[in-house]
Amino acid sequence: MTPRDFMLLATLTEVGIASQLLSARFERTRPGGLNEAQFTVLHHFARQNLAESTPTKLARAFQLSKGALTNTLQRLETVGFVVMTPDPADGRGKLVRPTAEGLAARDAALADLTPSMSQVFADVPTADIEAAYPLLRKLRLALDEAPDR
Amino acid sequence: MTPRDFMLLATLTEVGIASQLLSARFERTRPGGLNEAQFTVLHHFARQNLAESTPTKLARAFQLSKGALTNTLQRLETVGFVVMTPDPADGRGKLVRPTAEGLAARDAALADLTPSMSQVFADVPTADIEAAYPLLRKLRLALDEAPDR
DNA sequence: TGATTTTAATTCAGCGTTGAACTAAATCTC
DNA sequence: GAGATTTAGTTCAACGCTGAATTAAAATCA
Repeated sequence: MTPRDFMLLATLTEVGIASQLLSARFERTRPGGLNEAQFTVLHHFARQNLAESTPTKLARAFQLSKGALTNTLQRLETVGFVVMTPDPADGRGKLVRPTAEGLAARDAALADLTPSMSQVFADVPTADIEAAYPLLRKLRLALDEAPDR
Repeated sequence: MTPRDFMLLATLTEVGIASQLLSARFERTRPGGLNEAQFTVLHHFARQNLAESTPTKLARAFQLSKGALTNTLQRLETVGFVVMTPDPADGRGKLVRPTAEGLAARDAALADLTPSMSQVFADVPTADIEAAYPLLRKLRLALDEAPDR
């Protein structure tokens, strides 16, 4: 194991722990009444300014199984935060669209979340956050693009 | 939401996605026959050169529930990768020790893991990995130290 | 065009985690 | 030192995710 490998492993370990802590915190507060998976879906639509998607595209974007997406989309639909319609262009497919209520719930979740996150990271300089972002993005993209094994 | 908040959110989102991709990759390969939780425990002992610990200390270190630790420690014990004994100094407690086989399994897992990780991150400059580590560590420590809400 | 293969979505059993309830032992307090 | 509180560990139901099996609808191609 080279020093680089060692550093890589340490870095990835930190990613895992940080993510675990973030998830635990999210589930503790359940901002806007959403769980993490539900928030992630609505946040995705909002961030990308996306009017519609499909379960398969969402599963790919989040690297979740299709079964997991079926589950969270059904929940989001029963509370009226997304609408699902058959895809007119593909009899197998479905189109998923966020509703105004869904987007509002996402905004509310964000509003719940932001002050507590600011609090948690108050001592981290903005420059560090700005430096971390592109590095993490590189690591994530490498994982995204790597073949499955 | 300030620009800083926005950047922070984007950064944390990348952490979450990267972690998800890493976990999925780990579970796909199950290096050394270990699942992620089992590897994490053995890796912890090895990294810290730690001869023994307790379920509670491990739960704190990984931010997992005590129930989760009970589960993975029992599994590690049945395959002979850790030994658990009553704590002579505390009648409620237990001491957990990795066995030679357990540490060997961790080494094997690492040997399985390293080449594929090197492959995945081949295009990421070492300087970026070295830069990412302390930043991630800061973020993680902030989460570690923050009050529960 | 008919047969094969691929793709979209659902269902479901199995797994690991959580959080609450519980037992038992230690510590604190007066 | 007796009583109350805290702490260590286990158990268990509920939850979400995975991966495999299934159904149905494209897409491929011979």
